[in-house]
Amino acid sequence: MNTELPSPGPSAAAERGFCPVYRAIGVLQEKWVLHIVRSLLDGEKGFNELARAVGGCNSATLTQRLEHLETLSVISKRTEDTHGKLARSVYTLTPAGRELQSVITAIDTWGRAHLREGQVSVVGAQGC
Amino acid sequence: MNTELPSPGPSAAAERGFCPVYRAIGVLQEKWVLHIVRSLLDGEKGFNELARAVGGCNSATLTQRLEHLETLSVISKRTEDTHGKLARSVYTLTPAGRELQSVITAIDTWGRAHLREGQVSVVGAQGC
DNA sequence: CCCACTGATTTAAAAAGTCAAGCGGTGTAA
DNA sequence: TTACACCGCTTGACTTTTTAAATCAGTGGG
Repeated sequence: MNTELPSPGPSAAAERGFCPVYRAIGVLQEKWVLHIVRSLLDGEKGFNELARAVGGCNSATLTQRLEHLETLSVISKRTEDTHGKLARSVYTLTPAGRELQSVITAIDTWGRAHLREGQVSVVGAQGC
Repeated sequence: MNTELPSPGPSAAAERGFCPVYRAIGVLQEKWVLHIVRSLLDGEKGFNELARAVGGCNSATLTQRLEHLETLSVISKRTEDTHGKLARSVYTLTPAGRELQSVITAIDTWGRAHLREGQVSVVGAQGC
């Protein structure tokens, strides 16, 4: 039969109810999210600027991710009205977003220690 | 004016050489990977057992992720030969994998601090 | 005027993930 | 003996997500 969740009740995930870790993982594992956060930790950026910094994410996906992260209060969008109608959108990390620094740092540390070149490639491995 | 480029900072995306952080993010953002690691930090597990602990990942994807993580030496697969031919596969974190504890911990901390229920987006559940 | 830049949106197609079923095997209970 | 629940997967169809590419509206420089 169902080799998956034989379900004496809901799945383990649902069973957990509201679990901050589970949810946080759910947010951070969305494609490009960690790249976006990492780029913004380096300083606020405009849309295309961010796209270039992230490297490989297309504008449609980027728009979507930015909207999601904004609803989660991880980033905030500001529209500069510097020159009449030219509106440059600037994306910044909120305090909550800035606290993801520790996560990025942990990943950075781990990566340097355990992913020395030679391994199989993954996402967006462009002209590295 | 151009407020961008060519900052040779950490997030110079387009022409980065081998970048461990970028690569590490690429690995960890694959769907279910962080969940898998988190489950295994709790102790080694068999295939179905792991599927249940992770909660919601189907067997096809799980197989794929486990293979990938094995090639990256994050987990290792052992085949128990306990009863004659019954071969139970057991997945364990390698030392490298165990060091992802710090990443999970960072995510955990962040999640508890900034994802207290109420937000939209992922699975709507309650009670932790 | 022409072209490059800004921040997007739209499209169709490709990639990724999911679902349900099933396979060979074991062990347990009727 | 039959039956059925578990084990670790694999397969093929289906759905969702991500993608490249084109496009749009506006600005500024040459």
